[in-house]
Amino acid sequence: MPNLKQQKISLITNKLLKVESRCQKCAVNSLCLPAGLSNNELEELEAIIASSQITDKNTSLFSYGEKFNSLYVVHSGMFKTTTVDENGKERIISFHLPGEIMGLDGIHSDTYHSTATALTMSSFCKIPFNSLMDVAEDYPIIQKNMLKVMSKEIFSCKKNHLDIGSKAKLALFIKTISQRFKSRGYSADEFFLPISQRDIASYLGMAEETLSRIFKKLQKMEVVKYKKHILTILDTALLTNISES
Amino acid sequence: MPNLKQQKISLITNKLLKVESRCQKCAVNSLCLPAGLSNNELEELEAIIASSQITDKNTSLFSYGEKFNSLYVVHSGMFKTTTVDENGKERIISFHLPGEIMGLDGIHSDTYHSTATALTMSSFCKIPFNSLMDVAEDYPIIQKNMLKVMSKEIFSCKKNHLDIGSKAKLALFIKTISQRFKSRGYSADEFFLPISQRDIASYLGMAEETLSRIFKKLQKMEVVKYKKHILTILDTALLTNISES
DNA sequence: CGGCTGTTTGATGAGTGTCAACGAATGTGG
DNA sequence: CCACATTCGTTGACACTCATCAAACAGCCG
Repeated sequence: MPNLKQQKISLITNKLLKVESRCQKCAVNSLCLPAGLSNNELEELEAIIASSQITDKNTSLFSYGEKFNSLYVVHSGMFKTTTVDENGKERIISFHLPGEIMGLDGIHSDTYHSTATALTMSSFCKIPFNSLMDVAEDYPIIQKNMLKVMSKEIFSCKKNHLDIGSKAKLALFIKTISQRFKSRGYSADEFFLPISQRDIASYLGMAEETLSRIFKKLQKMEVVKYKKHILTILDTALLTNISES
Repeated sequence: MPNLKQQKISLITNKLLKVESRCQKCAVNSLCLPAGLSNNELEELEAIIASSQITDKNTSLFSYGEKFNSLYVVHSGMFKTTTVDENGKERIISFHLPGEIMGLDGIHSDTYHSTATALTMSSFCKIPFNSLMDVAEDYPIIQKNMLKVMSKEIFSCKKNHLDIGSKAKLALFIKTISQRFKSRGYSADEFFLPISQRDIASYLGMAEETLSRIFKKLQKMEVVKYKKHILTILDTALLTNISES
């Protein structure tokens, strides 16, 4: 079971070694499009996927308004997707962990509606959408996986309450991230979070200062510890409790 | 061009006449799954769709936790989808106008994650999901339409800002609904809104009382008029302005 | 007419955004 | 490796929005 050290080391080794691009050996294939595919089907899928590439922090895979042509999957590291509001301020739409697909919002209008940027040294796979559609014609399970991925996205997006307080919002955010790390084989209780507090605040729709204060409160309550972007969950039960209040 | 009266009358005639079930003659087919299909493909699709049925106000098509088996499309009238929060209070997830698909969030887990309830006398089409997948295998354009519909849903869901004030929230809500009516051939400036203020407040994540006050403010500013569930937009430019502030 | 549900109004306080300033951490160039 | 610049996080004071509670009112249906 990979732990915190391994999580960080994997970011570094990415840089040194050519990343294993085959879905068959990918650590997160069960969460990604290849879920449940036979070897045969997997090979067809691999044939169209651009072998996973490395990006440095702050580089973008695609930008708001560009013509849509490919989906991108996080292979390691973390990305954020953003838009810009009327006043020119960046708004964070979501954070993406390994196995999560970016660019889905471009399908309906042939244009990307967000910008995807690496939050840390990361690697990703590129899937040309038209090729994917071609393969999906022959392998219905791939279509179905696409629908499932998108259905999950819709569900988790709509689930976000609007009417909860800042403390509950942050607690829920931490809980959700924790679960996502867990289902990827990382520790649920301690992980490296390469996101600035400004970005977290923007994502949660609150002021940076408020987030800082709430974080402090949660630490004083000994629910979590947060230092140098390493988050440790000390009291899961209480965290859940707060997230529901 | 149908106007307010026609919008209301269509609700009544539904009750009297057997609703035209054929997608080819449906008023909203260009917004729905049949978009861009040839006659041939359309017939295949129609073959699996349960002819459109009438429901009275307050009846539910499916409920939270039930096994997922079909998608439902609004044919006329309006529906809401809801869940229940930890404290047993109903939370509105979304409102659905003709041509919009309900039940999409059930695909990924084979279970409905919301309850769909008619807000007024309405009619709907039922699409068994497995049959749809079978047809889609033979007609790639149907798959692609599914993806487009879901992509659009993801986009519009993520677009919702969290960090805007109540006045902007309501203005944005009105603007969005107006555009949806417009693209369905109804007037963008005057429409029948069979939603209680309680439900709107729940949807927007604010207290019922706050909504009432804000509505009053918008009326005093002569941006909109709202009486007996008939909403009239008086100043579109100002409305847009407020929605962005 | 009385009972229900949906909407309105007022008073109050808690929670948060905003502004301003500072401290800590990180990155940069010589 | 150090001095500097820049970004990032923290803290305090204050005003304002909004949720909450309580109560009255309006519309609707039996």
